[in-house]
Amino acid sequence: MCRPFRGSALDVLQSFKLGDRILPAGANVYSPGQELTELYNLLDGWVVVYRLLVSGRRQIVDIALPGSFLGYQPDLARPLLHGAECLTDVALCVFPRRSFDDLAMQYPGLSLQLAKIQARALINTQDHLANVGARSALERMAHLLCTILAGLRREGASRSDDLVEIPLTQSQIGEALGLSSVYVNRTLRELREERVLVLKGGRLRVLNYARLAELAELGSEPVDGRHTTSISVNGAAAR
Amino acid sequence: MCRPFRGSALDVLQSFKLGDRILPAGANVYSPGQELTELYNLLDGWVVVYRLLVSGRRQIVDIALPGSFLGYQPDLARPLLHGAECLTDVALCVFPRRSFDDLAMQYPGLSLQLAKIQARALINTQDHLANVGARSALERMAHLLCTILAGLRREGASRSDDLVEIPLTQSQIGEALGLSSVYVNRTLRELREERVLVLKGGRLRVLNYARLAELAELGSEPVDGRHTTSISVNGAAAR
DNA sequence: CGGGTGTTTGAATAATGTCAAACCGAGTGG
DNA sequence: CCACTCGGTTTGACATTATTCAAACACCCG
Repeated sequence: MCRPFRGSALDVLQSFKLGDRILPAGANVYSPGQELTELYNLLDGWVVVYRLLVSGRRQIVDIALPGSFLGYQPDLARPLLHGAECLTDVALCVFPRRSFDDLAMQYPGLSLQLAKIQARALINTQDHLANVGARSALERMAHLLCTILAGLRREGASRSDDLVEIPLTQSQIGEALGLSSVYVNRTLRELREERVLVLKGGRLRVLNYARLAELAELGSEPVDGRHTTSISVNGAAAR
Repeated sequence: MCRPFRGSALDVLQSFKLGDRILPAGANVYSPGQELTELYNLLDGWVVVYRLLVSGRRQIVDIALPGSFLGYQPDLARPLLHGAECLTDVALCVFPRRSFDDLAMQYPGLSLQLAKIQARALINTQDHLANVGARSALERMAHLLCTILAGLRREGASRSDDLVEIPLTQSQIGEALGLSSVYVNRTLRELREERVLVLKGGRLRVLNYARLAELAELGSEPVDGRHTTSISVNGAAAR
């Protein structure tokens, strides 16, 4: 089912939904250049949203956790500039893109929620941009990891473990932070030697969260909240 | 008047609008930490949207030209993470924030357009992020200037001048690109020596646009369009 | 046991930042 | 009209940060 959905008028979206989809780690949900005819709600697993440059370099612009809404392109006909790749096996809830705007016109609650989802995504991307544009490698790393931890905490309802699974390779971290994979490695080593954290074999253990948060300069935290990033139709039939 | 508005049901927004506002260069439309009670449509002038880090550094996340919609925060109560500063004297159309969501619920066309505006802003910010995260100083500069030129072309209906006013100081360019102002200067010198462009006293003259676009790796162009980024209520009462 | 992918490290190099001084042009008060 | 100041630009010398290349290593999987 569409777990991350919430709210009353779930039925509207239920009937609208095309079905679920399972993808293996490494697969692309969609790729740059495509004309996307679907929309997705990420039910389970991790997905990275990225841009491809003609130089061959890749910039990861978002790390999507369960509850994320993926693939909304404002201009139907225009091909996508970004792609979405599965970091893990992934479960998606699939909607048709074409009729979506019509549905949104019928249920103002839906389109308003969509606007808010996009607005939150914008805030998060601004955060990411500020991170990459204005901080040192060490700070970027700390900020990224803090953001991910916050996302997991939100999702997984208080898993207070100090040991978390992070299915990112070091070069993917580099692609997210605008650093080479080699330097990512050195940065992680420094964090390890400072007894801040240990990231090993896809598992993150935080030893000194206070220090980590300090490096991350939290305070310009990403958007968050009890608010999901997925869609429901709360006030659907409302005037 | 609210020049950048378009579409039929202008009246709805007209009655909704609080009024116009003129601000001098250097003023802040709003500042980080504020709880914003207004929304803005940029009628005339240039505005930069930025994040402030506790280190004191600043990251410019967007350069807004006339037609931009500013200040939409999805969560009413939450204080803003970003600010908006006028680069030039500026004219704004002001709307009340509080009742905006209600209006959007009444006119689905409005909220859907809002969603698309936010989605386009997201795409642009992803573009900016990819620029800062994955390109060299020279390429970043080229990309930024190309993006600005494209924006001006869109706005000013084919001003084919090769001489354009760019009211950005070199350190502001640095804040946008994640570079020091000194290095911005050297980068501009290089572009000048390569006969690509001359940026002097707030005036940009492009000598070799092809080369500039090549450096900018256009192809992952920012969103554009005949589509304004401002709001109208086209299909307002549409069911 | 072998191969592949990801990690770790060192050494050399390139890109960019910092500091400090000089310069330039526009406005301002004498 | 001049001298001054101020914000912005330009340049040089130098420090630092991050990249590249290359090799060794570790681990998982078949």
